[in-house]
Amino acid sequence: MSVRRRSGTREKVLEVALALANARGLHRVTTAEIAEAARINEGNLYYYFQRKAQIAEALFALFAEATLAVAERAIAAPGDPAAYADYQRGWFRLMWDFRAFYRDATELRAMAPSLREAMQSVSARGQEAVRRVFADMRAHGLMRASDAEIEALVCNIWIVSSYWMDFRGIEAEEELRPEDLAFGQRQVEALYAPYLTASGQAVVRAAAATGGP
Amino acid sequence: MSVRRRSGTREKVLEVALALANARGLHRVTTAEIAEAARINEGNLYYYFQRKAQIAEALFALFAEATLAVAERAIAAPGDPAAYADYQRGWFRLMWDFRAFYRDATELRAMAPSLREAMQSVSARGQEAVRRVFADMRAHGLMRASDAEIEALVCNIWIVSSYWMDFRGIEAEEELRPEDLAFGQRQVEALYAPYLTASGQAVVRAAAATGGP
DNA sequence: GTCTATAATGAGATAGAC
DNA sequence: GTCTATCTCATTATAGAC
Repeated sequence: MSVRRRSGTREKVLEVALALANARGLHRVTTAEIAEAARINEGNLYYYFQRKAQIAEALFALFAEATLAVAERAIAAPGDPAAYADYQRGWFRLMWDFRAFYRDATELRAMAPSLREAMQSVSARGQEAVRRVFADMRAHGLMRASDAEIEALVCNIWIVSSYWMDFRGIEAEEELRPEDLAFGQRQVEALYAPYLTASGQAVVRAAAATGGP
Repeated sequence: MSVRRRSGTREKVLEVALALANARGLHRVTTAEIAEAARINEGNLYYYFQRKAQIAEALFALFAEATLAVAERAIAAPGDPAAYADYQRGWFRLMWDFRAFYRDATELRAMAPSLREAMQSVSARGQEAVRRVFADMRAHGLMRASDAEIEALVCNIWIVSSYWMDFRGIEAEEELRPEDLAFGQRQVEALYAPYLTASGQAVVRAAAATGGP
């Protein structure tokens, strides 16, 4: 029985690797550091991951699963502003939990070229999901925008969401600072705010109310 | 005479280093590659730059000068939409010429920590200049926006301007593709378009007319 | 100023004992 | 599965001849 109940070393490695990657970027973290943080020997690390790139790939698998779950979760109560604010909160939570994949995407691709296609796919599905949410808001009279405007908006939301942390220059082992997440949230809201109808304004108010992470 | 008219080797090094940095990022370019591209020996490279970081610093000095020239150039004809489109074109030209400093700012800081402060200073002055241009547009009836809206707008413009190339995943030795610059331009225009007055729309039309780089 | 070595480092990765 | 010991390799940097 319980063939899968093994040591858990592999999981521990991924856990500390993600923490280190989020703090400093996986490309700036050595295998020696990961092993030390996981409290195992470096040689043992290579028993589980024959290449450093395989760590990146395993972490990405977790990220992809989490992203699609957030992106494609149905809006709980279509037409209710609070539901869209909730949806947005899911994205910000994800962004923080896997900030390495937002901030260091280019370096991760360089480290594990196999991620290139996978990243594109996840990004495309994520953007498509956001596009549908805006169309949904429009259908419910919360937003007024042309298809072309929504298109450009989704792109800009993706860019600002992906890079606001880098822009803020978040560094090293700093802890989660609620003000920082709030900054990103405000910048993203500023992107779609001009397209909200009078009743749509409630989305931003609901987001502000549910505020922190 | 002409004490300054020396071999030009130093200038040649900076020239090829910038080209390589723009193509692949300075942190992914070795001193051996730079020397080879400059057609000098690696030892000779170290005669001019004792540390690789000094190359980054010298390039940044060029970038800073160019940035401030673009940012703080006066609007030729205040109130004329074409003049603002022209101003915007200056920024996109700069972005392309020094795209390494937009795309790889984090890695450049890691390579030459002394750049940290300098980058912040240039960024702050650049944003302040853009803020003033929007205030100017508003004063001339081309834009309608509150101070808070302009504040968030400037931030988002800075983020999208800085990272749209990374978002597009421009890679390796690819040549300048006009479509790519046009993409960035459209995304930036989409940011401020909602705040333009009827007469302000002409800014976007003028930018489209002057199109390419 | 420019070159030919060559040192010094640091990181990823492997072999094989336990 | 885990460890110790070691290898390989790329890259930055230096010494010193020309």
